[in-house]
Amino acid sequence: MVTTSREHDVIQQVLTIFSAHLEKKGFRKTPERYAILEEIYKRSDHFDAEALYIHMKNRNYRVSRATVYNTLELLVTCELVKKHQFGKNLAQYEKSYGYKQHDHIICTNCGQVVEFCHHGVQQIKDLVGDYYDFQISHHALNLYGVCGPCRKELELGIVRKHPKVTEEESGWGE
Amino acid sequence: MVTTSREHDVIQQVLTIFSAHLEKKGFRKTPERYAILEEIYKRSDHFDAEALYIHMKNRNYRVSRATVYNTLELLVTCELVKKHQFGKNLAQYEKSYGYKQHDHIICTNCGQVVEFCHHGVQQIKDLVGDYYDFQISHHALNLYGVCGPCRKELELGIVRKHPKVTEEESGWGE
DNA sequence: CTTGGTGCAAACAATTTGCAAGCGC
DNA sequence: GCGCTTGCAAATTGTTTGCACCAAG
Repeated sequence: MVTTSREHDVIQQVLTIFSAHLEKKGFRKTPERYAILEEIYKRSDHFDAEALYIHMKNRNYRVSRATVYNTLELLVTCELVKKHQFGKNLAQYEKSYGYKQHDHIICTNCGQVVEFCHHGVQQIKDLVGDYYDFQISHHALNLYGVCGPCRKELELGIVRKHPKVTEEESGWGE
Repeated sequence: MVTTSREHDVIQQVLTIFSAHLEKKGFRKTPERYAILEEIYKRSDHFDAEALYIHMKNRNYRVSRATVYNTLELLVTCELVKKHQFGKNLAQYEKSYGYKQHDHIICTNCGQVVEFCHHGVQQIKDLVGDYYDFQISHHALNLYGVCGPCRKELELGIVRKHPKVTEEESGWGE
């Protein structure tokens, strides 16, 4: 996969935003932090901390898990990355800059995650937040179900025990 | 707290349902399984596996954590209990029989969980499931924000580090 | 130079698993 | 009695922490 110029623009923008955030908060600008942010934005979709760690290792970056977790948290607080819990005890992350706010459908069989947008969610947030006197900052709407291909698999009696996608399969390898 | 006759009815119903489910699946009807289901339905609201385990211990029931987890999973599959992940790496459960389907608002400061209903969610499920060819079985809509009382606390500069509620505080004690 | 950030490994917390003993069928 | 379930403890998994060293400001 080649980095397109459009991607390059986005990466420059998020690096600038991150830099400003670090400065404002008085945090140091370390190469590790920028490297992690860059790798996240070079790739797409949903990943977990371990996959990112392995990916950095494969790229011959010297980063520790601790730094990955630390940086992910920083990126979440400055809203460049979103953190999700899709029902498993495994936090999933995704880049969020320049993305329209969206929600997720998760296939309970294969673990596939599909994004969707629906304006109705915002209405519910406003109405309900107002009614219960909560200042809503964010939300998560996850729909769980079985995708088309998996329904066929299941009809044939094929059952997957561990709907886990490995690094290679998820497109994070070289 | 005294067990009301209405509660008693519900408990009888869920025990019957659970019994039928165990039978259908060829699982054994052990006293532990019934005891756990009963304790869940005697109490209300959201709890985690450890709190339930401690609660059973306090009640002088001999159950192991393994059995608690095992039984919770059984109860989730037969839809007598719902499992949630409210952003922490800690599964929360709630009884679900006889409850209208609902969603949650979570206070990010104190951890309070409020339930709400909104018909709009069903529309979204139908529409989106149809569009992406997913057979949606369930969903989770969580709104995160700060509740009224906590907004006042925060204005005064009071910050809570660990919005965790203990067994006693959550009303599971004796 | 000061001190926050890092890598590493050990610590933790939630959950799962292996195994011998027990009890439902 | 057979073998699923249990209790217990040890193992796993995901994440956090302690500490000595390094490098950003």
